[in-house]
Amino acid sequence: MKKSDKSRFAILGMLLREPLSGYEIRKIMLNYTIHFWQESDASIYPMLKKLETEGKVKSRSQYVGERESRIFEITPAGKKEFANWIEIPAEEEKHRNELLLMLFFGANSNKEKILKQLFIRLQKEKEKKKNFENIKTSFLSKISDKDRNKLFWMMTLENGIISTNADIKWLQECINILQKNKLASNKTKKEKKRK
Amino acid sequence: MKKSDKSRFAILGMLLREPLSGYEIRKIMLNYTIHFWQESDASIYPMLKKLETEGKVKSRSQYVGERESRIFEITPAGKKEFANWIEIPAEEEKHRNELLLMLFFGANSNKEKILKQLFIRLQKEKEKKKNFENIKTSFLSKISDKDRNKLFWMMTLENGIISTNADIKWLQECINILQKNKLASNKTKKEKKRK
DNA sequence: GTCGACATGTAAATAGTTACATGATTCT
DNA sequence: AGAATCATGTAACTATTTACATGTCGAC
Repeated sequence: MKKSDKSRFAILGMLLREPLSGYEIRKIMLNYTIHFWQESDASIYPMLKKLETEGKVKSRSQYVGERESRIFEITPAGKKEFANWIEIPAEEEKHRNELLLMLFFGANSNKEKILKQLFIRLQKEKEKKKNFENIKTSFLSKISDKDRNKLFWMMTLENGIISTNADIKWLQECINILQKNKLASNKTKKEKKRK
Repeated sequence: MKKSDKSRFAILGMLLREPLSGYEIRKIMLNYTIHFWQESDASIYPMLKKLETEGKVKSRSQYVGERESRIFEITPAGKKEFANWIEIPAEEEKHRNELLLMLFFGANSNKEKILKQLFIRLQKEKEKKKNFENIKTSFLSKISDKDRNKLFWMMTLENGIISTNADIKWLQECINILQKNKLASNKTKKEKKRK
């Protein structure tokens, strides 16, 4: 196994619950893990192949008419690799936040443009929040309390909600500060003119 | 200009304030933008070269004894590129959160191990928070209120503090839930045994 | 009959990191 | 004398995405 290569664990983890095709894995990621983990087809299919040559998964073909789908199942070797991964402290995200970068250069840039950026992001975050809450309600009704996944899936959702709320709070604070600051500097200009 | 290539804006932005060498840019990133933007030498030096061939920066050599340092200055073309960038809505971060991925598989994994992961992360986040607050106080004393950068640099710091607080809150909630859940399931097991 | 979803895959490009390589200067 | 820091750079690798390519099936 190479240095990082996290995609493999995402895929192994999905197969832990039940055998799945590449396409199904992709769909689950799109529906359930989109806010913290995504993988494109171009990484899922080759990774499944790779895991099979390593003996971590095995596959069988299933046909619906002429249409083939390859169903992958995790092997004991695969389960072992997954279990090893869970023991290692999760790596912290490396943040690369373009908005913060722009803000950092705010003093040598245009304040109006910075404000515009903040408003656009605020709008997006509010939509994200709404979206999370919709998922939460539609989710709660679909999954039974006895499903052991529910607890954990709720936690990942809750993380999205809490982070989004924090972002919204921060954005509103920044906007406030910049707007006050703008008014203040306009006043100063006027006073200078009066003199 | 290619599709993304964000490093160039980070470097152009740094040069907006004053001419700098590659080494100095790296040091500033390490000290001021580490929590939302980093760049390694292996990306800074080639990028400065590239920007020079594009006419976005120009350089002169400066010697301290035999030791050369190349000081880069932004050109009008460079300033224009930066100004164009500030107009485009900042891209949202693509999150790849390994801890959330582990949590997502919690039901098919080992609860004790998941709890351990959460505790380790809680510890790290608390340290991060302390660190942010140290930077904030040491920062406040160093920079004059008249420095136009202060306002913006504080905002980027504040973002780190707010996000870290949100993470801590979420981690503590998750730990609580899992611990209660553990006690409850232990009880159920005991009751079953009694029967 | 055609559109959207199902289903699998490859090629090429991109972005970015780690490790390597070199040598000067300053501090202790 | 030796360690730490200053200072610049390249080679190799890794991971990952976009775009391309192909064809089936079901619904309207």
